[in-house]
Amino acid sequence: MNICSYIYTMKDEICQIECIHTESVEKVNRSLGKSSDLQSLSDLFKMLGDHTRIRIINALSISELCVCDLACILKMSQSAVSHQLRILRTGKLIRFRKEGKNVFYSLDDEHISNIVDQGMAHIME
Amino acid sequence: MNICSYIYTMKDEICQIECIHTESVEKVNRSLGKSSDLQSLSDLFKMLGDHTRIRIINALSISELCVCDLACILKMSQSAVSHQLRILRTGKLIRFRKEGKNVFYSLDDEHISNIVDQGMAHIME
DNA sequence: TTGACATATGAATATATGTTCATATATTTA
DNA sequence: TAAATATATGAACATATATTCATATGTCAA
Repeated sequence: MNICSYIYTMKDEICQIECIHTESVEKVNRSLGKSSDLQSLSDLFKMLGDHTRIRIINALSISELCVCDLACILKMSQSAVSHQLRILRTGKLIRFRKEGKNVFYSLDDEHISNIVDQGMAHIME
Repeated sequence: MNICSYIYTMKDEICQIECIHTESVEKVNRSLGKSSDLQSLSDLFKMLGDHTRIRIINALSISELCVCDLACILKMSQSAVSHQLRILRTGKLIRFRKEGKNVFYSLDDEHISNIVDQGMAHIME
């Protein structure tokens, strides 16, 4: 049973997809990444795919900063910055350290910088 | 005039941001990436930050494919796939070649694979 | 303990985005 | 030319997301 007949069964209606190139499709299906990995991957990129968050990451790649420093640098409200920091924290892209009233944020590891640098190289070419 | 007094003037109200760490803030402000570059960068990551699109890129990294092949592989409608291909095309992440009734898509360059691989390495660690 | 400050967060709102549906366009074949 | 096939796309809809506002939490200093 090939994939198209699978769809046929699944949708219980005539499958409009003809799958012209069976060989390519089968080859790709064998090598396809795990769905859950690809989900994690797109989640990672989604976190980098926001103007505010990429600016936060850019700033943190230069120096550890507290929330109000970031708000100052980005010219945004403390609340908006804090919400975005939470998303980056949840995604383990940044870590934090508390010191008195302040919370200092920094990048979680070199990997993130590498990914961002690689992206920037693509932009610049 | 520092940034906070700028915000003060701009918002024409009392600025709640105290900018505790002037040195860090000034240092970061000097080294910050260009806003337009960071915009392009987040736009790039935004395109990679969708489950459907990352699966398309994953599939195309294995083989050139036409739209109906992709629809078959992703088990999605031709229309949904076509819409996402358009986004990837607009972002110059993929290129296409027409052959008769078919349109074959492939990755635009190695860079994209590298970025995705780097992201995957981060996921896997 | 009270007040000031730094940060976090829930709710509301506005906007962005992905999929579906219907249909248009383009190419091939009968 | 007409029908079939492959792809593209506009509109509608549902959902996701970012920011604001109000307020809660936590820490320090007086």
